[in-house]
Amino acid sequence: MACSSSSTRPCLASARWGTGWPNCDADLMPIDFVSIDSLARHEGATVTVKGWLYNKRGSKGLWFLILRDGSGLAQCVVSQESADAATWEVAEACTQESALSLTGTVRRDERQVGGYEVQVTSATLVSLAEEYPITPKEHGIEFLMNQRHLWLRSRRQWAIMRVRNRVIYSIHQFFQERGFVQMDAPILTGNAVEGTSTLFAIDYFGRPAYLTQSGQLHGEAMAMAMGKIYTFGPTFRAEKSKTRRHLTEFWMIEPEMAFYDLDMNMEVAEAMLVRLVTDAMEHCAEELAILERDLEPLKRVQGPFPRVTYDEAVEILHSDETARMMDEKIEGLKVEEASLRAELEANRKAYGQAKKHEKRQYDAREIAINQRLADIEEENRYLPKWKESARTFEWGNDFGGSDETVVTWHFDRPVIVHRFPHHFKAFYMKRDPEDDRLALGMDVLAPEGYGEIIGGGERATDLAFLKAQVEAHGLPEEVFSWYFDLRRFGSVPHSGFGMGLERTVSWICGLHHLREAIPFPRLIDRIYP
RNA sequence: UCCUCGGUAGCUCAACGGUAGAGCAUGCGGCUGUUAACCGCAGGGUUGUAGGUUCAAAUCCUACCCGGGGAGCCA
Repeated sequence: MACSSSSTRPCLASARWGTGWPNCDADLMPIDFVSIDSLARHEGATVTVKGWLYNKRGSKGLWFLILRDGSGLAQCVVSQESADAATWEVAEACTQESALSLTGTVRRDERQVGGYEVQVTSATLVSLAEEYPITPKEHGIEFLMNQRHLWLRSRRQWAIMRVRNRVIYSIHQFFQERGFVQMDAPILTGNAVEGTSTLFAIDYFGRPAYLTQSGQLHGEAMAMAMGKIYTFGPTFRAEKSKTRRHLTEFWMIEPEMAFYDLDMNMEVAEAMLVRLVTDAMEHCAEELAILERDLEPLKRVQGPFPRVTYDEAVEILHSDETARMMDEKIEGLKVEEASLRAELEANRKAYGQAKKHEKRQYDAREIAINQRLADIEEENRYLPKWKESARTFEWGNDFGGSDETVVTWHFDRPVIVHRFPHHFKAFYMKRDPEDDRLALGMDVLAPEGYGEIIGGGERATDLAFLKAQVEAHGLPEEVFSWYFDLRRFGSVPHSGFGMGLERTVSWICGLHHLREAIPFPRLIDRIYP
């Protein structure tokens, strides 16, 4: 059934897709069904929607089918009175995630998800689903990770993937609008960029090769060809990290700009982050609402970001203010723990007389409380160590995860830390002309405990210095001969950075763990599905 | 590699030395508009594996396997 709406209003749905493109089905091709996010344009018309059964409810003579088609959810009502026998049979028989084609009239109904519902006159069962493993209730993470291919269909994952999509789109827009050329660095490489991280080794026709851990060096070569470039590709780290901030395969965006110094580099990083967050809030309001993301911290992501030197960051760690914040946190945890335990106790007393659906709510609440209590216990164990680590931090050390987080507590938006002691930074970093102990590197730390999402800096331009650095880091000089050429043939000041896509998406969505920010996460001990 | 928590029905959890339970999911029945609908009934378990302590073990002990969280490292 073709779209029979005569409306000429602009496509409301396209605004929600957030791509800026007119996304009306009618513009694509002569297809015979409409997407759920375009139902508003078809009010009063008879349309066909195709999708999967998300959930259903029924009572005598009525079935409420919640249909999911990827663009949104819509309640489709089948009434025994107005539907033919075959249609009624389909409504009765269809199981969760069965594929359906439903035809009916679109009616405005404020109470429904999406604001519209379809009065079904005819239903076709495209395929009947077997018993679906993911039921509409709470599930554990191991189970869900094993069902990741199906879990992606759930509302929460839908929202996250849509935000990820929007972030990717905004990244391209941001750079393209500024004359950057997107160029791809190789994924298979013969050498390590930084030498420190662990690489995935593969057999390359009998020779050793590695999966890239950064497009950085090739990015520099491409910037010398194009002026301003950015890479956007997968990155691999074989570190045996087992934390909520690590993946073994993740996507990284690495801009590289000729004739840009460290300050200009920080400007680019800041403008980009502001753009990503602003766009996400503007175009993914529904998604962020589904994720129950607190928008206040995101609204504060406006330039200029505070810029602190490594020296200043160390001072912050040593400050009385930091010690006071630590005590405050520890005290806050105690108060929260007491109140949660009190609630748990009260709920248990009320449980006996509660009705069935209330019991279910208590159950869900108990799970949430227990989870939070476990987190609190964990934080209680670590906060004193964090406090000690901050107090005794020695100049010259690299920041640990906790030190980073502690620094971000002092600011209400992302903070840029720059000019680090050179000895724990990569060999290609330029030295600070004003202090030879420092390298012109910079990290952007996201607030709310999300930590480092960007790392970069100004690159060394002097050939002799670079060669000495390669030797000092114990790297084989031969494999860098092409890289040295960049300094032989028109070496210029240049800089760039790398941004972790999943960390950024995690932060914007307010996720607890990075693994939800990528369709199929690759973690130590997880390469399925 | 180290620290820490856990493994009970298809799923989420309870039972903490004495006959393994609840909700969801599934099946059947009821209810003209439900919003994770609701109400009733039913099926569903060698409590991760292997030993040990005990009259008695899901529960205590030991080892191993699997998973969650964290440290180090980093995007």
